[in-house]
Amino acid sequence: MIEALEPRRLKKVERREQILLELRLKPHVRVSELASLFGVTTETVRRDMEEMSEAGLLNRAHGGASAAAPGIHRDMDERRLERVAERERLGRFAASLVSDGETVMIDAGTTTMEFARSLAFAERRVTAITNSLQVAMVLGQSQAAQVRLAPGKYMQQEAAVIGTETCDYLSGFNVDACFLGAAGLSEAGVTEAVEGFDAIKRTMLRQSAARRFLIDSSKFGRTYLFRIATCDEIGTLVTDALPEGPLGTAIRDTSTEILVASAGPVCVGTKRAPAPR
Amino acid sequence: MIEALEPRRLKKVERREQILLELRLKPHVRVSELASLFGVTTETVRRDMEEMSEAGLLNRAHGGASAAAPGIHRDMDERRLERVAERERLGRFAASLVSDGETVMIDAGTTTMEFARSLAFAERRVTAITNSLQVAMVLGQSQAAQVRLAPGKYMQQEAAVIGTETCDYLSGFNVDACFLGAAGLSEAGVTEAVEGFDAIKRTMLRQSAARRFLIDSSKFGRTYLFRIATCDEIGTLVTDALPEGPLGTAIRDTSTEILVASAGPVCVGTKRAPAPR
DNA sequence: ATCGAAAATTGGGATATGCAACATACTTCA
DNA sequence: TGAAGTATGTTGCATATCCCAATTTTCGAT
Repeated sequence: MIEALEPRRLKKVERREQILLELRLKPHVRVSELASLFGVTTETVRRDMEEMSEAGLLNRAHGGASAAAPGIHRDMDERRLERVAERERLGRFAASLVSDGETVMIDAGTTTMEFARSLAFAERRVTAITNSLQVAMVLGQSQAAQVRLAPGKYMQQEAAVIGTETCDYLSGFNVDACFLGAAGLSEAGVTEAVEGFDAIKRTMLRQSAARRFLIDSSKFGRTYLFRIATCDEIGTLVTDALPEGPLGTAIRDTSTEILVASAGPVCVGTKRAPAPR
Repeated sequence: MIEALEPRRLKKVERREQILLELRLKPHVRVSELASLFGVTTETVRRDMEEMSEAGLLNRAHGGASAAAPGIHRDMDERRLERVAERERLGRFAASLVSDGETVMIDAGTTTMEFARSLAFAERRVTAITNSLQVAMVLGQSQAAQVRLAPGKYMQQEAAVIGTETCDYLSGFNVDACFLGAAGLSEAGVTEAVEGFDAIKRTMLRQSAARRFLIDSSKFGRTYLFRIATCDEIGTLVTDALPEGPLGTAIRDTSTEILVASAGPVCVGTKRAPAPR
């Protein structure tokens, strides 16, 4: 009679299976909810979640857990938490460089992601080509935007596709501008750390009339293995602070246009009061 | 000096937009997290969430909120809530049809999504080609899987790419099997409601040695505009119940293999105790 | 059947969150 | 300019959750 009512005591692995199942139904479950569902203590559920969270199967939250965002990865999420304000400003500012009707190529990365969000938010009528699944999804939410995704080998690390197929595909389009991120910017030029992305970025550069690099000042002075462009190949540098030192002189030596998205120029993100009327 | 540090005080509507944007990137946000991000009190964020929750824009949770649809879309999310158990069983069963080393094509859809999850969970060593961003992301989490994504026009409705580019790309591969979902299955064959997806599915069929349709019994007897395959072109039908009535006779008349993923055959998801040793 | 390890429960103190009432700042409009 | 209305901040307290450690139960193996 007891066990007739109680569904049965689930084992550890079964319980975890169930937790994952629940998370597919709703994006968020509560510890207490699951505890009563399984007929175990909240402590037990908590420990389950603890381990599953470490295994990356879900994201813990106070009072519960949420599904591990498909395509969102720990490192990417952590990076997102850094320098948010800068990237936010940078992205908005870069988005203001795009007019209705333009065609653009957008790279994968946290900064270009911000850019895509701003574009979507502004409901800018653009045609975008990207190799980043996240950029596609975010920008695709805007009714005004047309998004084309490049083919290729899926890289979970950045939630993007890479490879020769990707480059070949991109080579088939000629766009008004490309918006690229990068891991480093120094006298040596724009450099990238991840193999495979360098080729993509170079291809995008080649196919674009205007070349825009979105690089925040924390990347200044850093040089990585793969060179994307030399200093004089940078069309427009969108950043959050003027480059100084050797990089500054090197870059001012070229015809590179430097746009600083400080608190000033782009008023969307600043609290500058409108002239006291 | 004050405003030099503070990015700026966002207005109410802007803040809420931001919350929604955040929720697109991760399925769950914390009240405290947003409060510090926006530079407002937790109470303010709480109040925002309160109203947004009532408006159905998000789901509240203790300590935060989760997306009403995490990167997914309302209609898709609603569908996700129906017949989950069936789809789960179906997906698992279908995954058991795949062996290490095989190459497969996977369609976009809620059922094939389950299938992809099971494949990823099983760490099956496969090479998959898909037009669904979600399938790519989910399957890409498995270290064992190689995922290739097809190019094309991004369709937000299903988070997938479609178009002639997509079909052309798919035509370049020959795989061991394809796993397709569908909106309807009747005497008229397998049919689909969304324009554009029919071409994709037919292309995948053409390029595959084995043809597998994942269709749960709720689709039986339904006919939609676009035909994917006639009854005798279905290689394998993976479903959760034997087709009856006219559909049943029509399909048994062919060489179609029918696999029913009832509670029996696939024990992973059931709590059937292993034979009392 | 017994033993040992793993899993689960229990209890309690610390912390986080929620809620409601009130105070303050900002905006709008006359 | 001033008053009304809205948005936000603050405070205090109830509640929920977390974390830790000790204890008990369960399960598998010999």
